[in-house]
Amino acid sequence: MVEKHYTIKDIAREAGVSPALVSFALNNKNENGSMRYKVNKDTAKRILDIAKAHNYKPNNAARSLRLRRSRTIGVILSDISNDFFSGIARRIENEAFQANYSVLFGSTDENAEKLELIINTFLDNGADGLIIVPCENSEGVIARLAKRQIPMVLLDRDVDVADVNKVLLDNELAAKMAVQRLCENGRKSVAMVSYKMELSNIRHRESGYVDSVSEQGGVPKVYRADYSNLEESVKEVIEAVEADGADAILFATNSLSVAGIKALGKRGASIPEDVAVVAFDGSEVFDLFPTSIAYIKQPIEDFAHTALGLVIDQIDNPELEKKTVLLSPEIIGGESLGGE
Amino acid sequence: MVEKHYTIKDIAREAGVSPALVSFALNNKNENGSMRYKVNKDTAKRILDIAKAHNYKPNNAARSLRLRRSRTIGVILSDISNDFFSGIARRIENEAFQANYSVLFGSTDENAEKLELIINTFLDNGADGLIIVPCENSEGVIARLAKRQIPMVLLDRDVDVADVNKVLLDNELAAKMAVQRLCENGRKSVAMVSYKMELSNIRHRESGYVDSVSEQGGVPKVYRADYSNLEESVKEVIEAVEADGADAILFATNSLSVAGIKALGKRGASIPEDVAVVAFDGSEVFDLFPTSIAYIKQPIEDFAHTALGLVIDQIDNPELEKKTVLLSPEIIGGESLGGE
DNA sequence: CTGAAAGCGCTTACAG
DNA sequence: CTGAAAGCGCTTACAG
Repeated sequence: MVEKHYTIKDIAREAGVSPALVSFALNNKNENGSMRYKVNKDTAKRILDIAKAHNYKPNNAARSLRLRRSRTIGVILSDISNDFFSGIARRIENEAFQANYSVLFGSTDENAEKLELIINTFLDNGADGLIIVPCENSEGVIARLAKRQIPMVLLDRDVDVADVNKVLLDNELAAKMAVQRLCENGRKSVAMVSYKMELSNIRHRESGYVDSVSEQGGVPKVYRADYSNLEESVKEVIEAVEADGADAILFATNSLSVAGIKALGKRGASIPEDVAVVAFDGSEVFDLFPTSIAYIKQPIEDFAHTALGLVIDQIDNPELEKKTVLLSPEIIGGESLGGE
Repeated sequence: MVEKHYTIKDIAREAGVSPALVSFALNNKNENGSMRYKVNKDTAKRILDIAKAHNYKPNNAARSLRLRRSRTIGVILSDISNDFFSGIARRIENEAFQANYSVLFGSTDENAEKLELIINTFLDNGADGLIIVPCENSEGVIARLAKRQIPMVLLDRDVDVADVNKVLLDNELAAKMAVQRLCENGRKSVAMVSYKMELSNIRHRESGYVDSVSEQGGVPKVYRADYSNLEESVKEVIEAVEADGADAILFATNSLSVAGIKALGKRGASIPEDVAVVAFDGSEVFDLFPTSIAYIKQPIEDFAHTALGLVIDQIDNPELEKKTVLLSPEIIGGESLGGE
């Protein structure tokens, strides 16, 4: 924005037409469908040539002001340094770029107040829509946004608010796949290490686990760690799991998986001899671990693609009915399963 | 941008004053220094109260159009899923937020054409300034930006263009610290694993290494891998290093460190018994490795803080003399050093 | 097929 | 201390 921009007026002067006509010519260029304002082909060509020659770029601020649209989308994640979220961020950025949208990123760090702060900033900055990973206690904020009809989609986690787009993993299925796989490998006592947080995805993973273990005739037991005091808390939880004699562990999230496997290592437990393990999400972190780690693989591409598609659709047509899309997990095998 | 905004005009009507006065009142609120346009204290209070009551938010598009400033900064990194860059991104985002700037992110994937594409998009979108991690062959683009006086700062890597702000690590020093430490621990033959890429930071790390090994009376040898074919290429490089009988390796970047340690593991080499190792940048990835890894620690906070400060300064005052800031590394010990 | 005009919301010299 | 006016660059009914 430093230089004097070459404007529509300049083109108009040079082409000997009105600025309005230049605008028409420029905007009809692409949408060869409707063409509400027909511009003489020769005039149009002349205009387009001049625009190209001067490398004309429309001023976004002016266009936003006029159109009340900024072509900006706000993406609010839990923590962009978490592999799962940074993967999604990266893909949303790429796809948005191609759709000619800019993306603003923010991290809540699981704090509902921060979430609200970021939402407001993004909206004040003119974001046309939002993609949000809601945290605990965010029902209120989300409900307010829904009432204001802000185009948005919730990602990864559900929140008890109606009339909102949602893109979620089939978390129950994910947990079931893991439990079944462990049982097939002869594990008798599968424990689950989870968070105390009240998040839908975690709760569903837990219930999928509980159901599945019960079906197999086992006794489910969920151990919950603190998000805010991860390392220490996971260490205690792992001790409890070992004391109870579990021979397999399903971790509920990627951060728990990493911390848990680290804690197991520190306590001298071998994977899978002492305890089999299924992680949630793959991670580069596992690459340096001597034993390959089995994990639930989330469809990151689909998350990004679907979420972006839904916001843009709603921006284009605010009346559109809201959708909930459930994505399917996949289980990736590894030595940590034991006995395969 | 969905709802009808409550505007300055609305406030004016409600307060019974002109829109201009509202604007003055609103804008003088903060800068208690200059106060070019004095507004009657009572009037001002009335205006501010009304604004607050209606939760008035200025329309950014209008302000940008008028001011020719968007309060947006574009940050272009090599790859945002790399720990070093995502750490920097995260911190820039936070600091920018507090300075009331929005940040746009992009990744070049080390491709100069993509770099130019992203730069243009950001500039078209009205970015006031840029923070750029230049890649190979980007001298041209950077030089053009410099000529156009676009406020910017180069981060992490130098490029041979004058009159540009730069924030760089003292890469020679970093390599020297690593070599010295390894020699102190009795290593006789320190190899360096680097990239073929023509990047200033890598070249300086190499020359620091070469100088330092020579000073110690050793024979420096730099092995270079391909960025585009990392895993495979590093594997070959590691074989060569082993064949040459090196008893220590200094890695030139974090991606090389991870790939290299992985390759060593696969070949059954033990760290530090067979070969001592110093990585570049710490990484969560090392947490699951049985041996703690020594590494060069880059001052990520300083990178983010300094770079952001420099762009904002230059946005505020384009005439400002350009600066180059050299940051100091630190070496973090670990079992991988051997013999400590 | 083309032009003149209004207006998006804000800021800022210029008067008074 | 306050108001009227112009203008940032663009788009879009409305005329012709």
